[in-house]
Amino acid sequence: MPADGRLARGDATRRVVLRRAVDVASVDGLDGLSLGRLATELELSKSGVFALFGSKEELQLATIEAALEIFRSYVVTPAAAVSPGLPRLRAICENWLDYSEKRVFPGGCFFFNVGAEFDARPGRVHDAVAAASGSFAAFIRETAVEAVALGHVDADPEVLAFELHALGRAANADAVLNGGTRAYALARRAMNARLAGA
Amino acid sequence: MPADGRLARGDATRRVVLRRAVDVASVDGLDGLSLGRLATELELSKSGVFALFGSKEELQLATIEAALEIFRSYVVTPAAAVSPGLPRLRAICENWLDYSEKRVFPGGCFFFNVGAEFDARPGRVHDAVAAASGSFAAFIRETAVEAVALGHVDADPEVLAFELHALGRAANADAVLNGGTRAYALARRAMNARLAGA
DNA sequence: AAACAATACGAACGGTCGTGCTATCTTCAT
DNA sequence: ATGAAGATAGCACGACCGTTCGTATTGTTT
Repeated sequence: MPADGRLARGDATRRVVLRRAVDVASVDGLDGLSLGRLATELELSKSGVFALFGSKEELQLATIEAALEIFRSYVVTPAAAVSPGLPRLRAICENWLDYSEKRVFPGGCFFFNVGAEFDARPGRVHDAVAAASGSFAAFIRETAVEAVALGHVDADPEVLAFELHALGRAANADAVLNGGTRAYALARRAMNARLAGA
Repeated sequence: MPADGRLARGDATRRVVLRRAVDVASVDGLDGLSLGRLATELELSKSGVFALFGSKEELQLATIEAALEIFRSYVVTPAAAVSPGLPRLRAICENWLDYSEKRVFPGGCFFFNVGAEFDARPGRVHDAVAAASGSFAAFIRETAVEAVALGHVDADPEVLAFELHALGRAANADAVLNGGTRAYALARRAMNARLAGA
C-alpha cells in the first residue's frame, strides 16, 4: 500500500496541468506553452507549476508523454486488438482519421503539430517527438508487412505504409487549416483504393 | 526612371531582412521570429527593423510573401513551363521533392512548417498561410484535371491531386524530422505508381 | 512529539519581447 | 540652398518569460 498522500497530490495536479498542456500545445506549440499561462488558467502559482516539473523542457517532455498516452489509447490500442493484417490496417487508418476529425486535441493531431515545430531543431524535445512519431510509423509498417504476408493486399509494404501515413497526415493538415471535412473524405477514398483486396 | 534612392535603400534592407526571416521562420516558426534577433544577426537596430515593417504581424506577412516568391520560382514557375497534363504533373512532383530535399529553406518546406504552426489559430497570418497553401493545392488539382482530361492518367483527379500533395508533404516531414533521404525515395515510388500511364 | 519530505505559494531576479518616441543622416524636390 | 521625406539609430516603456529563493502547509516517518 504505497499511496503517499503528498506524492498523490502532486501527481494529481501534475495530471491536471498536463491535460491542459497538451491542448495548449496542440494549438500554440510546445514553445507556446508558458508556465505563467498554464498557472493562470488553472489558478495555480507559476512557481508551483514550475516546481512540479523542474524546468520548461521537462514540462515539454512530460507533455509529449501525456499526449502519447492519449494518442495510444485512441488509435493504437484499439487497432492492436483487431485481427492482424488488412483488418488491423483498416482500423489504424479509421481510428487515426477519427482521432483527427474528432479533435481529440483542439489543434488536430498533436504529433503533427509538434513534429513540424521541432523537426529542424536539435535537442531532447526533438528526439522525443521523433521517437513517438517513429514508433507509430513502425506500427503501421509492421501491420502492412503482415497484411502483405497474409496475402490480404498486393503491394510493397513499406511504400504502402508510407502512403497511408501520408494520406492521414495530409487530411489532418488540410482539415485543420481550411476547415471542413472534405479532406477526410478524400483521404478515405484514397486509402480504400490502396487497401482494395489482392 | 523612378528609383527614389531613399525608397530603394529601404527596399534593399527590407529584402536583406526578409531573406534572413524566411530562413529563421522555416526552422523556428513565424512566432520564433523576433525583431531583436533579426536586428542583432544582421547588425541593424531593432527599432530600424521594426520601422521597416510597422509591426510584428506585418513582418510575418511580409515573410510569408517573400517565402511564397521563392517557392514559386523553384516549384511552380518551372512546372508551369512544362507541357500540360502528365508531364507538368510529374514536374510539379519532382520540383517539389527537389525543393524540399535541397533545403531551399533550412527547415524544409516553409509552408509545411508555418501551416502546422498557424493551422488552428485565427488571424491574418493564418489566412495568408491558408491562401498560399490553397493556391498551390489548386495548381496541382488543375494540372491533374488536365492530365485526366487528356487521357494521360485514369483516376479521380481530385483524389489524385490530394494523394500527390500528401506524399510530398509526408516525405518532407519524415526527412526533416529523422534525417536521411529514404522518405524521398518512398514518395517517388508511390508517385510513380500513381502516375503510371493510363 | 519531533524530524523530515513534498506540495504550493508570493515575491523578486535578469532577460527578451514588441512597441513607442526622438534625433540623426541621407536623398529628393524646389 | 532650404526643407520635406524616408531610413536608421538610441533609448525607455510595460509585459511576459523562465528561474530562484524563502516560507507556510500538509503529510509521513520514527
